[in-house]
Amino acid sequence: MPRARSGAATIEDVARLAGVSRAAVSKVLRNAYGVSPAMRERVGAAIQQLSYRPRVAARAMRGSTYTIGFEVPDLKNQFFSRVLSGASAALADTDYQMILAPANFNPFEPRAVEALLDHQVDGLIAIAPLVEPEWLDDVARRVPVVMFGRHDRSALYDSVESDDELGARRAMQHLFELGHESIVHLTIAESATRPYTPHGVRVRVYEEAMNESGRGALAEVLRVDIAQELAHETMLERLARRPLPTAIFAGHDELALGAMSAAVQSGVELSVIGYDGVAIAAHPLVSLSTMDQHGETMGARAIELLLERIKGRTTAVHEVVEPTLEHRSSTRAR
Amino acid sequence: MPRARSGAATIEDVARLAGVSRAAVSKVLRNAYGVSPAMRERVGAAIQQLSYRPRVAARAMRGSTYTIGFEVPDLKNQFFSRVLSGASAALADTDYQMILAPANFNPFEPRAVEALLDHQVDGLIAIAPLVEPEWLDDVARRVPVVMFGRHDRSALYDSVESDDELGARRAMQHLFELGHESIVHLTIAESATRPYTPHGVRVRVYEEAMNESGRGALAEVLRVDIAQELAHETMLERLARRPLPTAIFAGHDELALGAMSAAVQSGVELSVIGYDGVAIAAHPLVSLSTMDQHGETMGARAIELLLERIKGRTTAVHEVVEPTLEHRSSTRAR
DNA sequence: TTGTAAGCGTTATCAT
DNA sequence: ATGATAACGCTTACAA
Repeated sequence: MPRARSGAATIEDVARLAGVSRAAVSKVLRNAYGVSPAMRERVGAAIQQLSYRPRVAARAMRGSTYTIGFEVPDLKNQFFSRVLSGASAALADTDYQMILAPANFNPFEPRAVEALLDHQVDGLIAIAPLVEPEWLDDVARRVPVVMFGRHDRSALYDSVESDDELGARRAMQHLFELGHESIVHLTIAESATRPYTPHGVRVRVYEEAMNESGRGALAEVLRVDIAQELAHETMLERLARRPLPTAIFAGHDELALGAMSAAVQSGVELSVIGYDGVAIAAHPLVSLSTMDQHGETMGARAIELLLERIKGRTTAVHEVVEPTLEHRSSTRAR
Repeated sequence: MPRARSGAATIEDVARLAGVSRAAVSKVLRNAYGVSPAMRERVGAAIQQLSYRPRVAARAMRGSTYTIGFEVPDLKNQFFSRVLSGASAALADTDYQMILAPANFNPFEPRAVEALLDHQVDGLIAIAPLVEPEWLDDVARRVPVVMFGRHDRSALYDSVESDDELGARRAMQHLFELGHESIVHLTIAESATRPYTPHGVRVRVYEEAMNESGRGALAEVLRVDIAQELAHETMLERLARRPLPTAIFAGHDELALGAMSAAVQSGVELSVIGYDGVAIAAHPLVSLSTMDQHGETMGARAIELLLERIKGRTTAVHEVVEPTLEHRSSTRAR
């Protein structure tokens, strides 16, 4: 079994070539206090010449890894791609590198987060709506944490969330203004919509909006286990029953796409509004109305907060980003 | 700056609790030879009790990290999501964990690959069509490598590639059979289509097919710097000029989607075939004909090859996966 | 079958 | 301003 990076230069080699101590090289590497310009110069040259790169593992043994971890539920969901893109861009000018751990729904998020902790990341961002708050607090006591999209708050970690209350209200308001009465909410499994999750909030606001506007009797929540194919199936089945809804408020864009495809296949005229703002929604063939969560912005903001925390901030910051309605042709007046 | 994982159990703690040596614990962890069932039992219990997890960094100092690295050009491209999904699934039952390094087109792929090497991954998979073969060989001498989608081969690393020659021929054949004469090829920047890259092959086959079929005079290659918006712009501009093509062969699905949206906007009747087989292509509102590369299969296969190499195989394996034509309504007889 | 001990490459403390 | 040195947690010869 070949040893990785065997033969590559170490800090020792650099020190020898520059004629200084290892400690000096280490200081130069970290821009630490107390290095003369001359020293910096010579060491820099040696580093260049040997194309030396510090081993993350050796660093981890003593201090930081300059690595931040990002846990995502799923790589296929376009919204998470947007978030990661924003995060990645925000990290570009820093010394930090991002490693990703996809949870793949599997035995849920903790396994992925633990994998990141095993790598001794200097901080971590997680999109983990379902892990227990106590467990999160434990993690946050060990390492700086920014939670993404959770509405419960802790003094121990920061959070970046979308204003789902506002977003869901606006989405419903939009459908009301178009004259829709019979609106079905398409969302994910019940077990995944606890009150403090984004989808939990959207479900609650949907129900409130229906009740408050006197449409309570027409309220209907349709659940789908995961992903798009199933949304398609579920909607197909629903569209075979009567009375038909005139509009769908989908908990996320993948669900909305599934609903649209079912509507096409059933030949039912249906207004559909999604949630997230994935790129394909703007395509003229799709033209899906959606609440744009500004994923890139949220991802970038999460990185900024995390870097602040790594630098030493200990008071919690909870950031709320406002979603924006994108009105396209999938929602029409009835 | 809080120390990560400070206070967490070490192998020492486990050894003490189980009343054995650190070496013994290490052997149990790695299922190494020479441990009695009794020992295994006691150590296992201690591990459980302390919820001990080995530090990747400490392991890296001596042996392996049980971590494999995956470099991808871009997380927003749905095809790469499919590949990563397949890879991730193939890794699920193993002791290995995957870390991802997105290159974001930025100073190109080497930076991302180096970041993975800094983490001393036990092996790496890279989608890096543009890095120099010599550089790749250097990397492959240090660590097991599987290259994804490159058609040049090396004795030093494995590769998983799609049969782009076949795929592009079939795509062109498909358009020919539908009666198209004036077919434009929409592809990425010239600098990114060297002969051994997937896109380079597709361009060449396109030109060959046009020439061989007597359509040489109609051949036209349209280049786009990156991604979908620009494909849209480029096609819009092209569709304003005469004579119009009747069909587009797009180098990948994002380009195809851009072409379709330009066609809609210009009101031009245009057949479009893409390449990759992203999920949205199957949506009835999009219904994009495409060459399905079976990304998940390719990703999973890359993992299998890499694990074999990590286990000790040193002869190179080059695997070719056959793409499949998905005929949908975006390509019609003219 | 089990234990002892050396060493991996870095950073931080403490002298100089 | 610079350098010597002691960790950090694990694996692996080698010894018992």
